[in-house]
Amino acid sequence: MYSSSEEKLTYKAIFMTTATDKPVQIGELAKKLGITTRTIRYYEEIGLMGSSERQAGGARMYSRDDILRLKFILKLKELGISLKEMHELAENFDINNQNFGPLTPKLLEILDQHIGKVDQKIANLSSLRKEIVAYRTRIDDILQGRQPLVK
Amino acid sequence: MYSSSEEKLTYKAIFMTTATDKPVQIGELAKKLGITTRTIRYYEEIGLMGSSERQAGGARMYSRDDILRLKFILKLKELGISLKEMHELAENFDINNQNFGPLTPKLLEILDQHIGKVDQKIANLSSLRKEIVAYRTRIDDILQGRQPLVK
DNA sequence: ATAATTGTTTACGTAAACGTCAAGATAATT
DNA sequence: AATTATCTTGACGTTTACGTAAACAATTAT
Repeated sequence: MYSSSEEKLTYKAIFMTTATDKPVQIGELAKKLGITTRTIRYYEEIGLMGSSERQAGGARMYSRDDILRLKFILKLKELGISLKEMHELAENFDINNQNFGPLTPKLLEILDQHIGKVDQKIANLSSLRKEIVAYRTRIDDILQGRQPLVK
Repeated sequence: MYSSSEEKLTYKAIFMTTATDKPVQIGELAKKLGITTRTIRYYEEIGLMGSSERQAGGARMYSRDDILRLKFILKLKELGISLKEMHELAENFDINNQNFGPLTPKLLEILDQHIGKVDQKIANLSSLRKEIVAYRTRIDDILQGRQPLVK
């Protein structure tokens, strides 16, 4: 059966969590995701990750949902979306909200914008490449004496 | 007649100066090149532009050669070469030297490296684009109920 | 002569995304 | 109990290419 409109669209639906995501401390989580603890704390610092639960001693504990959320953030970052842009997402819609639904259209919009930006960058780089090659050729020609020095 | 090996390869040979480049002050030069005075002083500060002549009052005066050199720097910058990379150029070969020749092979090398980098960036962006589109499609599919929420 | 413009040096500020101590508290291990 | 590992919160450092302001000198215009 396909998803009915009753089902909730959560991070889980996107990330299909397979392994047993037991609550972990920051160091373990960082290692697991290939980032540093500083990065995780930084995301919390700028409000991208909501304040996580704390143990008795004050150590951060990350639940499965926290982990999914962090993975989500890393995925967007991997796609080239800046932390600032993610903030826009979080501003308009509560990224904390388990119900992923209302966030999604905005996300699609941002992704679309981003595809446009990427296309633009590619175009710029292509034309840049042409220019560099042309400049290179010109210098080389002069060096080889295939071109007059003065017009 | 084409260039003989006796002729010197100078910035002029690259930039084919046409207008009468009379010595100018920093403000005028900046306006002429569409940059700020801060930029010019900065280039001097980091040693990319050699210290220019000064007037009685201490004001910088830029000769035709200074201007050509600055144009050269701006050209390289336009091609995406960092000021740091330009420094490498200047380290190995005296960029002040009027004889542009010995600098050129290194320049060609840097340009070649740069073309490689640009190619790499283009490839990365292309694959990024694919990923974004795929991710976008996936989310959209879930939203539209065309995909099962759980595997 | 005064005002306005343009110049000078010095030096701190900016953006992005963390890196890297420092100093101390807990927790786990031996 | 002592060592070791991991955690905590500041808070300053890093990179790139300048922006911006302060305080003052010199030149040009009125």
